[in-house]
Amino acid sequence: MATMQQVADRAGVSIATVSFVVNGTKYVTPATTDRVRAAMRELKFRGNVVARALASRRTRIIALLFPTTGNRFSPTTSEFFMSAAERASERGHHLVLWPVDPAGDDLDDLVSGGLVDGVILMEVRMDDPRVAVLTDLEVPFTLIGRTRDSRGLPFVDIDFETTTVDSIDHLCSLGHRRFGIVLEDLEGTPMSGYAPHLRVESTFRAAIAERRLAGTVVYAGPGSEGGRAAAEELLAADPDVTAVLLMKDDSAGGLLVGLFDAGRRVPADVSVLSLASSAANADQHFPRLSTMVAPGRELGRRAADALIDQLDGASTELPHFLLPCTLRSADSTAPAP
Amino acid sequence: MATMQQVADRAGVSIATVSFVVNGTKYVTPATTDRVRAAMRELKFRGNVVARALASRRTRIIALLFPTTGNRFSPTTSEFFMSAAERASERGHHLVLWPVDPAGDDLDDLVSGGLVDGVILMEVRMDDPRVAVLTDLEVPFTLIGRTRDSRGLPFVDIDFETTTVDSIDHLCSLGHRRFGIVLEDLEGTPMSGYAPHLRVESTFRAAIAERRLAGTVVYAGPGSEGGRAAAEELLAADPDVTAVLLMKDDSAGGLLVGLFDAGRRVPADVSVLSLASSAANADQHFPRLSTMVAPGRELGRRAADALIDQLDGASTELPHFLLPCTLRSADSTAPAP
DNA sequence: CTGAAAGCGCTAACAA
DNA sequence: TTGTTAGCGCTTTCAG
Repeated sequence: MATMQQVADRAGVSIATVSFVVNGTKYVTPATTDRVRAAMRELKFRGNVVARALASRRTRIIALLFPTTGNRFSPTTSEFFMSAAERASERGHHLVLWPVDPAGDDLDDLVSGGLVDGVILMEVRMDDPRVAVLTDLEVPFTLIGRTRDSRGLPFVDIDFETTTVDSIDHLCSLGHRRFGIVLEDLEGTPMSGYAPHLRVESTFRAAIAERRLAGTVVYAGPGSEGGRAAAEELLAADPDVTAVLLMKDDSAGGLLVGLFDAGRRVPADVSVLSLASSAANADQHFPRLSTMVAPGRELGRRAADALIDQLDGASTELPHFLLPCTLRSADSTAPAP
Repeated sequence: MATMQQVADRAGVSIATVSFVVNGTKYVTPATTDRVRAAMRELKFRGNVVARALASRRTRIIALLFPTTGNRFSPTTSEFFMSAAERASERGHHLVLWPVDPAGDDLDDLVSGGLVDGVILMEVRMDDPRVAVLTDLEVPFTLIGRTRDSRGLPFVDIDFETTTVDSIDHLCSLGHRRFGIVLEDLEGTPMSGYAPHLRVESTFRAAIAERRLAGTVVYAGPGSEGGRAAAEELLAADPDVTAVLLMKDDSAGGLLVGLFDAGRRVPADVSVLSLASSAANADQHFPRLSTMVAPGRELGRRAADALIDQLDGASTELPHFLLPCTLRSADSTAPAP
C-alpha cells in the first residue's frame, strides 16, 4: 500500500522522479534510478492503478463484451477470450470479460470515466445495437464478428462465406450432390440476428443454387433431441441426402444417432461436416466428427492487436481481417494448424 | 464527458449537492434534486468511475479469477460466471472475469491500487497458491471451491462428498454392486491438485470399501478416445461392472461407444452416471446421460452474495456453503430444479 | 537531470 | 439543507 510519495521520501527524491522511473517517461541517472528502485522494493510499492488512470486517462484495461443472456460459452468463444487475453498481456494490457446486456444499455457506465481504454465486441448480430452505443460513447472498439455492413468498422471475423463454399466444394469433390444443412433458429431470442448463422445460411442457399445441387435446410431444436428430430426431418425432405453440414454443436450427437437409427452409416452413407466448431468438440464424438475448425486463437490475437494498435495510434487503416475455417477430417489425425 | 462541476454550475448548486443526489448520500430537497437531475440529463452526465474510485476507495467491481492455462470453460463454469455476474449486478456491482496465472503471480498489480473491491476464486486446487497471495494482499475474497483445509476461508462449493455417496447409494438401491469410476488425471498439468477430482476419488474409494462393493478406478485421456480406452480398461479390470460414475464430460461419448462396442447396453447392462455436470451437457447425448447436475447458478449467486456481504461488512461469520448435485435421470423429462 | 505544483473528477468531513 | 474544501495517488508541464 506504499504510495509514490513514500517511495520518493525514502529515496530522497521528488515524487516526479519516482514517476519518471516507474514509467520510463524521462531519463533519470542510473544512480537515482537505483535509489528509487531500491526504495520501491523495500516498500513493496505497487502503484495505484486507479490514481494513474485518473491522471493519465489510460488504464491499460480492455474489455471483451459478452452478452449476458441467451448465450453459450462455446469452446471457440473461450479460445477468443483466452487468446485475446494472452495477446493483450503480451502488449502490456489487461483483458477482462465483461458481461453486458445485449442491447448495450448498461454499457455507458462501464466506459464512462475511462475505466477501460477500449472494447472488443463478440457475438455480434447483423444489426447490433451495441456498435451505435459505443460509437457515440466515443470509445475505441473492435469487433470479433461483423454487422450487416461493417465497412466503416474495425473487425476480425471468421470468413463464413468462404468456409461454407469450401465445405460444399470439398464434399462435391468427393462426389456428393445432395446436401442438407442443420441450423439453429434464433428468431425471437435475444440473439436473434446473430450474424454467423445468417451468413452461413444465405451462402449455403446461394452456392447450392449456383451449382444446381440439392440443398435442404432444417432448423434444429436444442440438444441431442433437436439433432435427432433434424435428422428425421432432413431425411423426410430428401431421403437421398448424402452430405450434411452442421452449424449447431450441441445437436451433433443427436444428429449422428438420428442418422444411424434411420439406417444411414456415417460416413459411409452420409457425410457430416461440422461448421465453425472446435477440435475439442469434434473429439467428443466417436468416430471423430469432420469439422471446419474455427480459427479462434488467431482471431482473438488479431482482435487484441487491432484494438491495441488503435489505442496506440499505431494503426492508420481500418483492420478488416477475415479468416476461413480449416478442414479437419475425421480420418486425419493431424492436429489443425 | 460532462463533469460533476459542470452539472453543478448548470443547476446552480454546488458540486457536493450533485454528488449527494447522484449517490443518494444525503437528503436533498425534491426541488433541487429535480434541478440537478435535469442538468444531468441535459449534459448527458455519466459520472467518472475512476475518479469516484480514487476518492471513495471503492470501485464496485469484483473480479472472478480464471486460471489462464490448462483450462476448459465448462457449462458449469459458465453458469458460475453468469449467475454470479447477475447477482452482483442486482446488488449494484460489476463482475468481470479476469484471466490470471494459476500461480497467482500477476495478481498483485490487479488488486493493488484498488482496481477491484474484491475477488472470487474459481477452479480451486487443494493447495492453491492464490489464497496466500490474496491473503497478504489483504483483499477480500471468496472461493468457489475449497482448498484442502478451508475452515478459515469463506467459500461456497459443490458438496462432492455427498454427491459421490448419493450416487453410489442411488445405484446400490437399484441393485448395482460392481462399480467403476472414470476420472481425469491432472498430475503434471497446471491444474494438478484440482480439488473436485481428488475429493470425488477419495470419497469413492472410501464409500466403496465401507460398503464392501467392487470399485475400479480408471483415468481417461482427453476426448472421446480417452473415453473409449477407459471403457476397455474398465471392462478388462472388471468385466462384470454394472455401474460407472463419470467425472469427465468430454469423454462421455467415447465411454458410451466403448461400452456399446464391448457388447454392453446402456442402461440395460451398464448404468452410466455423469458427476457434477450440467443438464445441457447431458442433453447432448442420446439417450440423455443420467447426471448429477451441478448447482452452478445457485453457487454463483451465493459466491457473489458472500463476497458482497463481506465488502459491505454485513456479514459477521464466515460463509461455508456446500450444496450437493441433484440427480437427473435419463428417463425423467423433468428439468432439474 | 530533478523538483514544484497544478490538476484529473469525485467524495466526505466540516461549516454555515 | 447546501456549500467549502481538503484530499485520493499519480501524471505532466514548466522551471531551475
